[in-house]
Amino acid sequence: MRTKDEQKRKALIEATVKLVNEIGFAASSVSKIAKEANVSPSTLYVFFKNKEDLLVSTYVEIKMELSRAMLNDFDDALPIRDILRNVWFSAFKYISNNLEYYQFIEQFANSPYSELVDREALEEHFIPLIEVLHRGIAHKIIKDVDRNLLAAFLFHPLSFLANPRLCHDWQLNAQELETAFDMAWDAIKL
Amino acid sequence: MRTKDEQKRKALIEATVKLVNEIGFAASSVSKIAKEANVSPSTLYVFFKNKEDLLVSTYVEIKMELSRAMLNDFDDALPIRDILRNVWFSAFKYISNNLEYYQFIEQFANSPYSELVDREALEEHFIPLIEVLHRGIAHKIIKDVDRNLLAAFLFHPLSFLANPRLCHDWQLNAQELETAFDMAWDAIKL
Amino acid sequence: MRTKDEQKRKALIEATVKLVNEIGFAASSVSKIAKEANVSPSTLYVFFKNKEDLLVSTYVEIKMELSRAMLNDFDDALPIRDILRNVWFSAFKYISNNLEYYQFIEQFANSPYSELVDREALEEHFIPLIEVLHRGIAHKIIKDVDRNLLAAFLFHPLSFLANPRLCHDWQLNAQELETAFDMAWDAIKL
Amino acid sequence: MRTKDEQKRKALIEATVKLVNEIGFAASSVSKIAKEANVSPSTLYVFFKNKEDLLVSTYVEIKMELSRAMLNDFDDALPIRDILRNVWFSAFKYISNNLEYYQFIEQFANSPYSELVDREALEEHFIPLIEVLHRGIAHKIIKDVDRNLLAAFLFHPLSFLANPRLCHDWQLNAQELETAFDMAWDAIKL
DNA sequence: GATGAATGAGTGTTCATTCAT
DNA sequence: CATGAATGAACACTCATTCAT
Repeated sequence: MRTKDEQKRKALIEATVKLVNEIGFAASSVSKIAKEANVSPSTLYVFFKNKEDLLVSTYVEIKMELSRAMLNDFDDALPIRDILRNVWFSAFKYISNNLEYYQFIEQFANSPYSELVDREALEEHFIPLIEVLHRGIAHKIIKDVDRNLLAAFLFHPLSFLANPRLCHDWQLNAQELETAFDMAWDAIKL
Repeated sequence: MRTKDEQKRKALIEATVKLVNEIGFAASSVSKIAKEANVSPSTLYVFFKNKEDLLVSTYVEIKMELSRAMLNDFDDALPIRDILRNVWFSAFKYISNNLEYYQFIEQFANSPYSELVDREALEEHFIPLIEVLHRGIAHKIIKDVDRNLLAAFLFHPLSFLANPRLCHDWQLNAQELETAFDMAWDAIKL
Repeated sequence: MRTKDEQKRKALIEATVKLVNEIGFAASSVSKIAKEANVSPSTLYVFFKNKEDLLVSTYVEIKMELSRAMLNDFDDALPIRDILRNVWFSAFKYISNNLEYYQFIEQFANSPYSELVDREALEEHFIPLIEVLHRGIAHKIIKDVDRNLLAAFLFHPLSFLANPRLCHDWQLNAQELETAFDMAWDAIKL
Repeated sequence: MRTKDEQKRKALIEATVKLVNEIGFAASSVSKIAKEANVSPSTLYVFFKNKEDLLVSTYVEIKMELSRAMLNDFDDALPIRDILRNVWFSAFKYISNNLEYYQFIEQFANSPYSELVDREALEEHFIPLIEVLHRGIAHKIIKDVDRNLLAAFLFHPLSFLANPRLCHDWQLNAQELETAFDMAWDAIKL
C-alpha cells in the first residue's frame, strides 16, 4: 500500500484558493482545481469527500491559521489596549502577507457555503480575545456594549482596509495603520 | 408589437437575488433563474446580453437603490454629525428592509464578478457624502485621514452588524443602533 | 419555438433496445444510446427525465405493444380453446417478429428495474384474457387453479421457447408450435 | 505464506449476489462489492481476473449448486414419473431456500453476460435427467417431442412460479405445488 | 496474500446559449 | 416579443484497474 501524499492535499487547497479568487466559486470546477494542483480530478476524491468538502476544508484551514496568527504573541499581562493593538497588528500582518487566503475566506463567508461550517468550533480559538474584551468592560476601559458591536469596530474596518477587493486603489502605510488602530480604539474605549 | 415587458425584467432580477442568496452563484443557473421568474430561459436573453450581464445589472440596480435610499433625506444645511447620522440610519433602514438585496451585493462585491462593474459611475452618487466628510475635515470636526479610513469606520461596521450572514444570532435594537452610531462618530471625530 | 421531434424519441427507444440487448444495462451508457440514436446526449433529456425513465418507458411501450398484438384478433364468441390458441399464436408471432423487443423486456423483468413499473396499469390490458380463463373454469373446461398457475403453463413455456437467449440452438417450426400449444392445453384443461 | 483465504472468495460471491439483486449489474461496482464483502477492492483481483470473471464465476457456482440439489436424490430405479417428481420438488425446494441465488442466475441468464458461459459444461450435469426423458419417450410414457419442448413445460413454469420477481404477490402452497407438478406431467405425458 | 493510494476513462446530468417558430 | 426544442461543452463524480508497499 502506498502512503497518502500530504503534499497533494496541500496543493489542492492552494489551487482552490488561487482559482476561487481568480474566477470565483462558480467557475472553479473540480477539474480546473485538479489541473492547477497537478493531480488527477479523481485524486481529489481521495482527500476530500466532494467539492463542498474541499471548499469548507479550505475555509476552515485558513480560518484556523488566521486565528493562530492573530493570537500568536498574545500576552495577557499587558495592558488591555496593548493586547488589542498586538492582535490588531498581527491580524493586519497576516492578511497583508496572505491576501489570497484572506480574500478567499471573505468570499466564502459571504456565500451560502458559510452555512456549512461549524462556527462554534472556530470561535473557540478566539476565547482569550473575548475574555480580554470582557475584562476591559469590567475595568471600565471599554464601552459596555455587546461584543458584536466591539468586533464590528475593532476588526471589521480592518478587514475592509486590508482587502483590495473592497478598498480599491489604496494601501495603508505604517503610519496610517497606527492611525487606524487609534480610530478603532476611540470607537470602543470608554 | 408588444413592448418589452418590464415586469419580466424585474421578475428576473428578483429571481436572481433570491437564488444567488439561497444557493450561490455556482448553482444559480440561467434555467433555474428563468423558472423562478416564470419565464422561458430564452426570454432572459431578450433582456440581458448573457448571464454575466444579468448578474452585473442586478448588482448595479441594487447598489443604485441603496445609494438613493442613503441620501434620501440628505440635508446639507444640518450639522455634519446630523447629516452623517441621517445617512447612517437611512442605510441601516434600507439594509434591514432589504436584507436579500444587501446580502446579494455583499456576496457579489466579494467575488471576482466585482471587477466587471464600473465603480466610478457608482461612486458618483456618493459625492455629496464625500464632500461632507471633506468639509468636516476642513472644519476640524473630523480626523484628517484618507476617506477610505473614514468609510471603514463609518460604514463598514454597519454592513457587518446588519448582515446576519456575518453577524450571527444577533440583532441591533433601536438603542444599540444609536450606540453604534456613537461609536462610529467617536472613531472619526477629532 | 420548434416542435418536439417524435422521431427522435422513437430513435432513442430503438437505440435503447438494441444496445441493452447487445451489451446489457450495465454497459448501455446514455452517451452510447444517444450516439446510436444519432442525437446529442443532452437531447435525450428533452424526451426523458433521466436514464431510468428512458429504460422504464421503453419497457412499458414494448409491453403495451405486445399486449395489443396478443389480443389483436381476440374474439369472445369462439370456443375457449380457440380463443387461447389465437392469443398463443399471436404472442408467438409478435415475439418471433420482434425478438429484440422481447429479449429487452425479459432482461428488464428480471432486473431490479422491474420494481419501478406500475404493474397494475399494464395488467389491465390482459383483463379480457383473464376473464376467458375464469369462464373456462366456470364451464369446467379448465382446471380450477390459481390464474398464476394457468399462466405459468400457458405463456411461460412460450416465452422460453421463443427466446433464443434461453432456448439455444433450437427454433420451433410450424408443426412443433402446434404441438407446443397442445401441451399447454393438456396442462391446463380439465 | 498465507493461503488464499477461501472465506474471502465466498464473501465476494455472496456480496455479488446480494448487490446485483438489489441494484442490478449496472450499479454493482467493484468497490461496492468489495465493501459489502469487507475486503479491499484490490483484493478482489487476487481471486478473480476481473469484474466479468467475478460475475461469470458467481453464475457458474450457483448453477452447479442448483444442478447438484436437483439431482441429489436421483434414483434411476424409480418409475419415470416419480423420478421427475423428485427432481421437480428438489428444484422447487432449492429455489425457495435460495431465492437470492435464483434471482441472480435468472437475471444473469437474461443478460448478454450469459454468452460468456460455457453452456455445454453446465449441461453435462443434467445428462442423467435427459436420459430419463429419452427413456420415457422410448417407453411411450412421454410425448415424442424435442427435449427443449419437454423442458419448457417441465421446468420453465416452475422457474416462473418460484420467482417472486416475475410471479408477484403469490406463493405456492404444498398442495398447489402438487397440482403444479400434475399440470407439468399432463403437458408432457403421452 | 492483501491493501489503500492513485488515476485515465467514462458516468449521468446540467450548463449557457442558439435556433426556428 | 417570447418561447420550447436542441445541443456541444462542461459539470461533479465513480469506474475498473494498477501499483507500491
